[in-house]
Amino acid sequence: MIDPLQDYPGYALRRASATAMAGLAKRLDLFSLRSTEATVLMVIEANPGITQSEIGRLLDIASANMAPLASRLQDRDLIVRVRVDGRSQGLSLSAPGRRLVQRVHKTVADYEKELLEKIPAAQRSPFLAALRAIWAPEPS
Amino acid sequence: MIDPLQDYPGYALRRASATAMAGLAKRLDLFSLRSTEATVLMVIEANPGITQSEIGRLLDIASANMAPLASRLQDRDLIVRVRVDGRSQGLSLSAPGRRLVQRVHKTVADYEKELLEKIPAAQRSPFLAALRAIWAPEPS
DNA sequence: TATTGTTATACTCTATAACTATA
DNA sequence: TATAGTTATAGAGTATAACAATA
Repeated sequence: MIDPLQDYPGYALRRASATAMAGLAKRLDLFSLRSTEATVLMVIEANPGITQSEIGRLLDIASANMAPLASRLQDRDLIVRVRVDGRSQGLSLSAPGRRLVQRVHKTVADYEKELLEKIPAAQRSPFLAALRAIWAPEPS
Repeated sequence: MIDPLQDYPGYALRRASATAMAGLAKRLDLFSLRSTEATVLMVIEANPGITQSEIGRLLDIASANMAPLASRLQDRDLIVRVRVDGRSQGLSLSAPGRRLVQRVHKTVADYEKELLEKIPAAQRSPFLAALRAIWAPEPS
């Protein structure tokens, strides 16, 4: 059985990402959080009062998709919305949100450490640099 | 604005994969093919007569998802199904399928080359090795 | 019993269009 | 005009359950 995709970095990238995402999803399931919800909570933690549109620009989430995501977090009382101007609301963590995000933060950090440990120490920094080089937006 | 995910390889992996997949999807759109359809066509090209379940195991596509995918390719006369035994059918490329997959093959190879060129030559091989190390299945 | 293939269904992420309200 | 937010909707990938036919 021949695998013609074996040597394609793009395919390896896709499979590695899928594996990593599945592992993280399994761990976040304990908190009933999706990956994107966890990343948004961590961004709010680091930037209290940030707006949905700012989060969207940072994480490349369309505003149309940020709306229901933020609503879910608010419905669970994990975040609070404070009006900034007529259009925007600043998002911050609630007290239960802060408690949850601390556990999430540790879970994510532990998992990222697990991922890094699969790579020889000397290659970790170049690996991250390579990912960022691919990540950078394409010339349209 | 603080990005708390900046240094997480898992997040960089996800974003890099999304970028790479989007670029490939844009190129494959010329052929009205999705990424998974293109990979399946390339696997059939390399393994004429392969069955759906074998493709699924190779590419980690569930059989329930292989069924409609193969049907779409057959409806477009890109593949032909030849009965192997009572349960299985071997998939092979049709004449138009062979013509199309040659163009697909070149498109994918060109794109993979583009991706690799974003990474310093000396790091390309370790980069692929790192991706494979993460890709490898998790201990359950 | 196990495997192959199929159908139906649901979830997550993403993408677009249309809209309101505000700057 | 441009921006922020919302709603509705659709596409793509993935996941599970149930089933028929065959090994």
